[in-house]
Amino acid sequence: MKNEDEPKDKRLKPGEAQKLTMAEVAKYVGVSAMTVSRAFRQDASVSEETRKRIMEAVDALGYVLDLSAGSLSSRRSGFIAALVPSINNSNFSDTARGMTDALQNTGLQLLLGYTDYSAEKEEELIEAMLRRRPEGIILTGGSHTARARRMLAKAGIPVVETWELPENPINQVVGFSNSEAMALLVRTLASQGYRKFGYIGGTTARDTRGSQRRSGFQKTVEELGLGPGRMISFGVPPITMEQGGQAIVSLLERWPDTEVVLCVSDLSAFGAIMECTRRGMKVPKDIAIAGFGDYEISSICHPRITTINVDCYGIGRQAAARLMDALHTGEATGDEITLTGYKVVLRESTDRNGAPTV
Amino acid sequence: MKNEDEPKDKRLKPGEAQKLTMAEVAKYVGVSAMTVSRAFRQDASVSEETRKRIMEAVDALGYVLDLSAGSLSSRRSGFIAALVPSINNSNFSDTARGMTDALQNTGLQLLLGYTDYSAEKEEELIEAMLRRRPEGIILTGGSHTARARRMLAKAGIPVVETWELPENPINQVVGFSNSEAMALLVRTLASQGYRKFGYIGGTTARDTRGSQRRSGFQKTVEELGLGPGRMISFGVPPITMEQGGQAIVSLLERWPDTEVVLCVSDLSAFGAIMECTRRGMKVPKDIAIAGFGDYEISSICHPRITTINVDCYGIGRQAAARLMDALHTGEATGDEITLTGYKVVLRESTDRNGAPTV
DNA sequence: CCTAAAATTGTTATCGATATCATCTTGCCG
DNA sequence: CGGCAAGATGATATCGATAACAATTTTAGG
Repeated sequence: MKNEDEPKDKRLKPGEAQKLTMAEVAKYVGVSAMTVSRAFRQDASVSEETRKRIMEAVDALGYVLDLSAGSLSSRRSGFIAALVPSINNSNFSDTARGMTDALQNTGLQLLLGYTDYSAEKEEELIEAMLRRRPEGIILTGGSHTARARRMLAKAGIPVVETWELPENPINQVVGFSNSEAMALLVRTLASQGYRKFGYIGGTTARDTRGSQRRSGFQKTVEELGLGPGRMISFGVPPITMEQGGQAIVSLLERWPDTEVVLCVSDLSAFGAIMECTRRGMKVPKDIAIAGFGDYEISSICHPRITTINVDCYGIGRQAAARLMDALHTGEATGDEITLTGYKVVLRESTDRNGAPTV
Repeated sequence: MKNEDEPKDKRLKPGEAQKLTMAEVAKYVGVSAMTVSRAFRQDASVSEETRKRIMEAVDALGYVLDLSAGSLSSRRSGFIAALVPSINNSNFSDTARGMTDALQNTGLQLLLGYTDYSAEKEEELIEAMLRRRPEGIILTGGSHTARARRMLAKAGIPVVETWELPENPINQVVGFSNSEAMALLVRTLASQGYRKFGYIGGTTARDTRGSQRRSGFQKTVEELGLGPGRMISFGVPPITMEQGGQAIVSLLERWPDTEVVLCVSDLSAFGAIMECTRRGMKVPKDIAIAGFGDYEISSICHPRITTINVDCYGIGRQAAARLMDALHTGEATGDEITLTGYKVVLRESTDRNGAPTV
């Protein structure tokens, strides 16, 4: 039975007293705080009738559960931490979305951070995240500072590394071999008759996936007996569209007879293609160009860009799923490696039919 | 003086007991927990020597502060909630980055959520966020459900609405008039001699900024005496590059003599331009096309796209800054409106010199 | 109609930090 | 040289929920 002295239109008052607690809701309904707490969870045993009365009161009073209090006593924060290099990159924002979607209706919330491709920034962020006592953490790549590894080990929570296949995985891995993927692209293009390969990527090793793609390129070009690849490093990763354009200019000045140029990402490939177009070169007739990542732009632009399609969304989704598995099974599952798919997508930008046979 | 019975190499053991608390660090150092707590804050008065000893112990033991406990007793969560329509859109991810950057080193952490352009999803997310007791909240746009507004009012925290100028602001606003911005673009192009205007946007009103741009377009075209604009609605917002391409086909089928087409965003404009190029139409010679948002792609692609440059990053940065002002001044600041800049960027895609005068 | 099992609800202690006030030094100044 | 302010540290209560167990009511079966 409701308190009659409690005004019915309470929720309508604007500047009303804040800081409503569960105990007050309980008093209002005439039950204990514990029962209110139970009513908020689907599994807990509360009679349908009581739950209904409680929820009406919650509605009327405008009570909002306080999870920070709850997570202290239950020792479950309800957070999953995730670190990506950059959110201003659609590959990683797709991954972030995959994680968010997978966490939908699980009561878990994503705490997202951007490392800016820096292991030091990552270390800082890991510490900041651990202060919130996440139940699991998702990282990009396998390159971490020693202190970061120590903190993670000590935290005793499941860790998922994504987007790569680290040599020394901390725990679980959801990703693919960037080096193999790039190798596949090289072989595919070589089989189409291309011989003189160029490569455009960033200058530093900060972007470990970029480095792996580069080494996959170099190794494969040499394996195929096509001599050393023509490598141009331009700009601090992540390399922009504009830098892709500048890079191809350098590359062609140095090696004018290059037949096909592979780029660390579709963005730089797009920049390169546009720069060529602007300079009157035809792609792929005068030069073929390919990217990596299969960004939306690559299937739309003209010419459409040959690339490696990566399951960005799936990486995020599966990383979150693996984490939840680990949480449910009491972290008993082995440290598995989940391979995610990739495939070559051949498009106009490397279409030999449009290009003169050398 | 350190406890001698505490092993020195404690941190080196891998599977060590988790759940280290401040009290244990305190015991290790020989001070009270309160002193350890103080040592973690720069302002608190602890002697330099004690702080040093504590920090050494923290390092040695591998202790990580527990903010969920701290925020309960201090009644400050350290969270700022932010909701954006989508993170897979570089305009909003720039805004998110602006917020993150502004919160750097403030001890505040961003809790990010995606509404998918849906007010219902926004309502859900607001509730989920409020359960974490954020100290402030940043929203995109001014369109919220009644219950969302009620919850926000009751929460008693500063609210910043961004990216628009809502008619009934909840509290503070950081944004610009999408309708005015689009009107400016129309007038600018009209002054260059364009007369037959088309518009491409999404089908529903879910994207309120899109709707405002559309109405700004319509109003201005009529004001200029150029008759009703030729409007094509295509696809559920956010409209993709591909949909931009499909939309322009419909538009030109219906009104083949259209001279210039304005698009709700650069992405659809890019798609439209590529589709035209693919069909053998020259942009801007045969038709001029403009976008909105000044995405990276627009300054790189060929032809470069005329657009409205919006200070996405600044919106995020300023929104966070206004929120922090409100927190510091005890929320005493009036509910101000902070206007952010925008400007027309004329580029090749509407360059009349390249187009035959009709 | 009685009893054991199941369902529902309540009581109390507790999660791990911090606010607050108390206590104890230390240093400075008249 | 006394006294008081400032600085450093400690003791205790508390933030708001939930775990764990106890108590009570309901249900089912014989």
